[in-house]
Amino acid sequence: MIRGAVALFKQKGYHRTTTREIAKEAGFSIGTLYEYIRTKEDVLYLVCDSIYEEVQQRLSGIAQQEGSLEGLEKAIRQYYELIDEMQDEFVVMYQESKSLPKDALEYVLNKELEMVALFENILRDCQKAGEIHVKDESISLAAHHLVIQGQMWAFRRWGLHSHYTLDQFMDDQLQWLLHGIKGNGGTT
Amino acid sequence: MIRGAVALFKQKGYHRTTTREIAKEAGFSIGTLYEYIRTKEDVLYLVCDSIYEEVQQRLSGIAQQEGSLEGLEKAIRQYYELIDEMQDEFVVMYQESKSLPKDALEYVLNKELEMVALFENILRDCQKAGEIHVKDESISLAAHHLVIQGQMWAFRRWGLHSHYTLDQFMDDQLQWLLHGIKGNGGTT
Amino acid sequence: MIRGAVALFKQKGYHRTTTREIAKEAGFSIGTLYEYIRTKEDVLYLVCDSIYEEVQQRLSGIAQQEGSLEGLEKAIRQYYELIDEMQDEFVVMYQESKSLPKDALEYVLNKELEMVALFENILRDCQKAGEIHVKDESISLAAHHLVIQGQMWAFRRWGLHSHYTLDQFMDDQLQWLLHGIKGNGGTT
Amino acid sequence: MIRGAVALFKQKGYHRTTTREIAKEAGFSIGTLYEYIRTKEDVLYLVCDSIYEEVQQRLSGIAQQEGSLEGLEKAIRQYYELIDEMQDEFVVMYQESKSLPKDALEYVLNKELEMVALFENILRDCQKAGEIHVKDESISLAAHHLVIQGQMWAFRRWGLHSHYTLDQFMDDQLQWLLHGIKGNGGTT
DNA sequence: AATGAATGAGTATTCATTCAT
DNA sequence: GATGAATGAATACTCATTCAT
Repeated sequence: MIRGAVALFKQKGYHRTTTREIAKEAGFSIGTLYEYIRTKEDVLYLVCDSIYEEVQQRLSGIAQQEGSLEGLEKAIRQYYELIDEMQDEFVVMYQESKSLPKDALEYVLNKELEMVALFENILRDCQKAGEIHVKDESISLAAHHLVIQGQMWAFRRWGLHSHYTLDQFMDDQLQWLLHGIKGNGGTT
Repeated sequence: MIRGAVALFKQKGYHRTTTREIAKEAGFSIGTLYEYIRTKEDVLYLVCDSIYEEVQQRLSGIAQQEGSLEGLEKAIRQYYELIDEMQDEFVVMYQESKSLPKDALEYVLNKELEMVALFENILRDCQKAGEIHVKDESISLAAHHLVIQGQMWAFRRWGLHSHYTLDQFMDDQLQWLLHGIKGNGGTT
Repeated sequence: MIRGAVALFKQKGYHRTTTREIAKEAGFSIGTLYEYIRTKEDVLYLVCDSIYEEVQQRLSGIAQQEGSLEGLEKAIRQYYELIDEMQDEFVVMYQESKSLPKDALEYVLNKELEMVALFENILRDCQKAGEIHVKDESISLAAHHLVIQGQMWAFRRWGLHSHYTLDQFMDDQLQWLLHGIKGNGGTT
Repeated sequence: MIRGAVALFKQKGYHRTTTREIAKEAGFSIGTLYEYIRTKEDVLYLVCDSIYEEVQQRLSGIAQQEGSLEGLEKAIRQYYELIDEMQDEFVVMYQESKSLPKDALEYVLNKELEMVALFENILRDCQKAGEIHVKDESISLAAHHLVIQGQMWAFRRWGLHSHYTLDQFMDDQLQWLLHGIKGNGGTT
């Protein structure tokens, strides 16, 4: 059901997608749809939740390579590839999550912060290991950056995909990032 | 009318805002509203258009300082300040523009590309002037970057404003950017 | 609109009557119906209210003939005739008022109590004038009686109209009532 | 099941009670509920029927004391007590029976007429025994009266229970009735 | 016999849009 | 020009009923 809903939301947006369409796409009747959800908003919530679920699951292996630059790079590449594969999901989530009820929205934003924290930790490990040198205050910002940089690949496909392949994009982004980090980006 | 509509869209989103509300907020009747527009979508279009109008107007002075790093920095700071002041507008535009009819959307995306091009030109001028050294292919990407980096200040206020002031954010971003650019970001 | 709604409610009951039917019967579109009401329950409320409105208006002249038995009789006859003419309305009101939201229901029950009070006052006047002799506690009960006795003509048409004309019914009821009242109904 | 249904109908009304709720309250699944009934209306029918069943059962002993005034009084008191105990049931039945399909409604109204007839017979016996003196045409009316008077205790609890105890109410009603009957209520 | 998942017709309500005044 | 009453298509959600297990 969630896959179908994502497809519809992507195509027509959350508001223009009817519950009947969601049900039909999922292959059952509205009646049955409403066995699973209580509100149309629930669908949106489930969609957002499942996206983070998958993201977290697919990034779960990342944090291991403690403190090495290769580890960082690998993590980032994995993240970029993930986004490339889940473009639609990301776009939907970022454009529609505002329609979530307040508490659901908070829950979702929290998940996003967890994702940022994931990279923040990796960076901090690298810092500890002496592999990078960034002002302490800049680490969280760098993590935010990194996360957004990746999402940019999804949001701005209309502007980017015509000029770059994912690999070009990743390489370029990484160079930027690592260059700033390895040296002493953000220091005296 | 547009100001009122932005306020409403920001608060309730485009779909949840009724034409009646837009009219009332603007201070005239629906009948009169429909003298100015043909469709609710028109309001959204007008909103998006007016935002870019203002952005372009306020960034118009930028391109002059040809090729100097200070010019670049000044342009960027001006852009960031602009975004800070127009946060709501930016958020609305990026979250709702997907609801525009196809051609209007294209028009709007084009405006966005023009904005990117603006910075691209500045960067290219700097490159020509020998102030920065970036791979040619990376310049457009850097411009994209730069534009998004700024928008991030609007989109992610929930995550950023609690940790950074605008000035901190700007300084940090600039250091990242200039560090990568001045050196030889993206080269061997 | 109200007349139409009464007709429909009478025929199919409140729950089985759709808002569309109400609108159509009233001669306008649902959209327009919802200019006048906010909720289907509002229709029911309006129906109930208008019934009491009419009842009170039509009984307003009654209270004048202070204390005479003829006054009492006249009042009662007027009330019975009123009920005869508004049978449908009464039946609808008593069968459907339970579907009113709590506060509306209270409001309606209050109106009913006002009607009872109307007769209570007449009876009290007669008592004062020495025309009837009833235990004080019984007066309110007698008023309740009297009001219900009349409504019975509406509720139980299926049982009564085949055996009695309104006049027979009125005469009989009056004799019962007056007999009990004139003598010393409810005393030693 | 019926008890449960009555409780639900009393609380929320027939239309607002779902078959699922009825099943759950009865302690089995909807599937099983539909083994016993064919239609939701059937539940209402069963409810109404069972009420009359109980009423008739509990009043069955009444008709014996032929022709005595005490017998009449006893019968009436028994009836009033019955109603007091079955208030909810009566209220439900009278407010919801209109939702029965035509033939079921007729059946139920017939049961009601049987109840009236029960008292009619008692009255007639008293008449024959010379204990009361009422115009022949008035006997059926008096029976209707008597039946309604009792139901009034259930329908109008909101207006009566705050002012009277059941005993006060019964006494008062009886005095009215007997006074009218014993003398020559309704004669020349 | 019993279950409860599946169905889909049915309904209240909203809201963009029109047009007579 | 301006108004706002009127429209009715569109939509989320409910619930009686069925039937495969």
